[in-house]
Amino acid sequence: MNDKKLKLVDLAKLAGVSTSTVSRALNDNPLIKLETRQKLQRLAKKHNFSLNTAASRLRTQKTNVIAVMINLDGDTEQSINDPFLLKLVGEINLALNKHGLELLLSNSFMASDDWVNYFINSRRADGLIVVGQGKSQANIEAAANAGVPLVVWGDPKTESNYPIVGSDNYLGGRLATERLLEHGAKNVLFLGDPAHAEIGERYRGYLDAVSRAKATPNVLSIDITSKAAYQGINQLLVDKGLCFDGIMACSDMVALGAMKALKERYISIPNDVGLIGFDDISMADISHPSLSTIKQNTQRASIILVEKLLAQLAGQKVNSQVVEIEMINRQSSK
Amino acid sequence: MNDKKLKLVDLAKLAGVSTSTVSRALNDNPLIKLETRQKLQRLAKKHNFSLNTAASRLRTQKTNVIAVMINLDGDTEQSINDPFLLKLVGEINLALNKHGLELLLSNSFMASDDWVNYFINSRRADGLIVVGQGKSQANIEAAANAGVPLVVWGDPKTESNYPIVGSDNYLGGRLATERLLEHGAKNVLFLGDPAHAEIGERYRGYLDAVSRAKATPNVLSIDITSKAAYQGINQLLVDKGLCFDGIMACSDMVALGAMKALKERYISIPNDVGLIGFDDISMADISHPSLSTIKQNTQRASIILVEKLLAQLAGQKVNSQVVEIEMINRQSSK
DNA sequence: GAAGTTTATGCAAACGTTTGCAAACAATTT
DNA sequence: AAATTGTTTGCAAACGTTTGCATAAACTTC
Repeated sequence: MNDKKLKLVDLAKLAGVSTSTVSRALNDNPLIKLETRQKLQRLAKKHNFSLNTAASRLRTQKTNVIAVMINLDGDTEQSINDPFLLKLVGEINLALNKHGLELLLSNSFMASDDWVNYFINSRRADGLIVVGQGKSQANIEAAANAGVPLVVWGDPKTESNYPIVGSDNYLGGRLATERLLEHGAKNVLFLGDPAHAEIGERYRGYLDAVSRAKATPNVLSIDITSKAAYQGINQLLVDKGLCFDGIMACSDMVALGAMKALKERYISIPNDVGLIGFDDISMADISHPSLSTIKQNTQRASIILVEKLLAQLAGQKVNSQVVEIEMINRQSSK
Repeated sequence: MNDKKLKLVDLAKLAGVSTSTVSRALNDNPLIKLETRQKLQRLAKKHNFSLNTAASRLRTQKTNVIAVMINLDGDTEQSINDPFLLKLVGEINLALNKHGLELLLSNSFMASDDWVNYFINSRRADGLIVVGQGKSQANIEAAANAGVPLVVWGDPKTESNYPIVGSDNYLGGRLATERLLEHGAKNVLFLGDPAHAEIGERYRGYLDAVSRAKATPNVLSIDITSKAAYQGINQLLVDKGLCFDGIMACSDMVALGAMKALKERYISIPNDVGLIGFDDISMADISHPSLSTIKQNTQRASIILVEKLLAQLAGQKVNSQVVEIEMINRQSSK
């Protein structure tokens, strides 16, 4: 270790000024003469000075940290390893960094249920980004009511007292289903768990599309993992044979699980069964046949999430917002 | 917001004791009579008390935060969205949580180059987990020399003055290549970027296996993304036709990119070309044909990474460690 | 050149914990 | 009953910033 850690007071001594002057200079406070400011900033850089954030946070009551919490239900196998969720976290990290904020990664499991205390009162973070509504919104609602600055990735059409940013899941579900129907499918299966807020909306879109086409809906309710999808489709084929000619999957991972089950039985995609996923994870493009899907614009969503959180921290009232989706047509639904 | 945030002194008043007593009681300090301790702990729970971590950190000079930094080279497209890296981050998060530690997510891009100051002197974190060695280890070395408690996910055989935890990449590369050769491949192509520390080791294993079999090595050096692999294999097929009958890919993502290129040209896997990846990401199992691969035990590695970091924080000297790999035989190399 | 105004800096008190040391009290021994 | 020991609590000083207020210096203005 090189020398001892430098403190403000050390810098002050070196420069022959007071700590207040150094503090203000480093914060670029115009109270300090420009010349002095620059001199001190140079000095700080030269000595690789860095503020003690603990002291700074204690004094200012601000942390410049945002907690990101992956909100998983206890009863799903969908894990913190889910590619889509992690992709979103990665994007959020970049978006936060652009504003000089840091990202504290949490899961519903580490933090106690009382988010106000755990994150805010304890000064761990200034605000909270919740990734995923899960099946129950009680925790989120409680936190929002208690005044936690927070913003949620989820279904923005959900009635709520907190801002939700997310895709138009209803529309996505409808568009995907319509596309399958247009290409001649008669029996489109919905694959996923409609109890989940966002997926429920996709299901509603699916239902509307199906009923407009005067077809009959058919849902296979499974846990939202590729493994469950693989097993579910396998089982369905064993039990009832090929009783569908299209699958609207609630996520790409689920779609890919289904794809594997179909390919193993030499059921042709898209000829025998059309398949559409949701999310547009990187694998969708790489799978064979490549997977048609509803692309969720995670990058844009992340930027908006952060902006809305900052607006809240600045005391503004913010609303939910829909981020546009895009239908990506690939081979699996030709 | 319910009432005002409670402080230690408020609790103390409520209980009719001093703040020191409350502080000690909440830390379960045996100096305090058991009865008093329990009474105060109950009181704290009842009032949803939570410590101000800023104050606590300032006083103790400890944060209970570990920074995790995804160490990417500037010139790769491999991004913070890489599924394998994110999976590792997810696992590390769980491992840290088990020890009551929190995870600050960073990237080489946000933090300045001077990690000592950015993370440690500024009291942002107590230690650092670096995910990936990248092409240059200068930053890591500098930090280690400066006394930053750190541990690296990478190739443990690399000579270093800091502990590295990772798979036996040489062995993995050799095993995978040997398997392809055993199944009759004559011209195994190595697909990846050997300039990368970990991948270089895999390449060495590949070279040894090939030379023992008296075959000729052949490497296609590409950026380590599925897209680059797809394009690279495509180009190679255009330029030289099917000049290989096996591919040892440096990662699963790369392997899946290659797989797509092959399937599009109706080159059969594994009949025409055997294919083996590295990592065992969830997609390896779900792809069709399913992808043979060298499984890296990220869960175990994460636990070890955290343990070694804690040992360092406790002042012990720790060494690099190899985490066992496992050959997963699936369809792509039958 | 004295009074007022503007500009630039310093003083000292917070922020909310933790902890060495002293003190008070209880139990035991001489 | 005093002295000794052990147990339990409280006092007060840190930890390193930031910031309201006071002060000092430089410049105007009459």
